[in-house]
Amino acid sequence: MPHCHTYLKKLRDHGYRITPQREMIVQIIAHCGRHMSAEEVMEKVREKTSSINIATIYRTLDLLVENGLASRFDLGNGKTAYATSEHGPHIHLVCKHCGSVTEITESDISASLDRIEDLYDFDCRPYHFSIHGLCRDCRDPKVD
Amino acid sequence: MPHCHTYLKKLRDHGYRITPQREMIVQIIAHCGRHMSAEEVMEKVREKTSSINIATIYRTLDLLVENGLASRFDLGNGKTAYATSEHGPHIHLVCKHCGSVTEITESDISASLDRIEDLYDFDCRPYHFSIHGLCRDCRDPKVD
DNA sequence: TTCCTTGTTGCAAATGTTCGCAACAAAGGA
DNA sequence: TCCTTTGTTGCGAACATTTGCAACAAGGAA
Repeated sequence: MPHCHTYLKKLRDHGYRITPQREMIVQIIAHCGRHMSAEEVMEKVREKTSSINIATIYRTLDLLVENGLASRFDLGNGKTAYATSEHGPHIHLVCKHCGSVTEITESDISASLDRIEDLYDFDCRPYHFSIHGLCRDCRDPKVD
Repeated sequence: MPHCHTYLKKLRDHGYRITPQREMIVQIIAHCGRHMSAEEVMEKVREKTSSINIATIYRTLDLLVENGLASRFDLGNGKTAYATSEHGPHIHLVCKHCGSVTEITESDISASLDRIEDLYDFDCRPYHFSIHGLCRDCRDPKVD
């Protein structure tokens, strides 16, 4: 279960520089333990220090994603969420009607993902993505 | 295999009005046979008629998605694509490194999706969504 | 410690998408 | 056919995110 320092060390090992902004952002999402939007990270930053530019937050989150230290997924309505790998691989079921998010675990889908990896030689890891559909509450009464 | 008129009829049956803008947009994505971005739909519209406002295109595409006649999926880099149900249920493997898109068929993953439907009472149909990862060409040489 | 190289930041503009609102027009009724 | 209702459009502003660029600063070299 990796911690801030591990993430920062991995970035450094990959040749990236460690800046106060990156330290702060990594600390925030590593300690949060759930998915966060860039805006939420921004709010947390503001609680601690003079604010970091929002573009830097997006760039740092993207950097973590590119290097497999975090994952990005689409929550619908143009919102994006991020979580560290510490949060564990999982899939989000996003209801396209009410916007609710249910997390499911890898084991529920791992067989299919293994199959995809074999058949298409496509690396899905870490398994963080969204499936959009209708949740229990929204699927029944109002579809028609 | 539904056609423009079927889509339009379904909209009308759901109580929506059929406008020239909707007819044109439905015709374009139904005939295209692949996924398209809102901007691509806009370009096709411009070839045929005086242009429709981009907001109307987004609203119409969303309307089709809400009513199960089309699906929306995230191609990464802030781009969204749409396709009619005619295009068939499938999953997109989007490479987060090079942006390439590979389509896989429902059968590769249907067992897991059935399982999700049972366990979580969540309706994933029609199965249109994206899995982000690394494609064959990008997974090997350059990750480190 | 100081300097230099070059990756990183902040800013402002650009891009893709959504939303509020007033004008408009589809579809049903008279 | 004309009228009325109310869903739809176009517009411009708002929002979420990305990008270009000049100024800045991390980290290695001297």
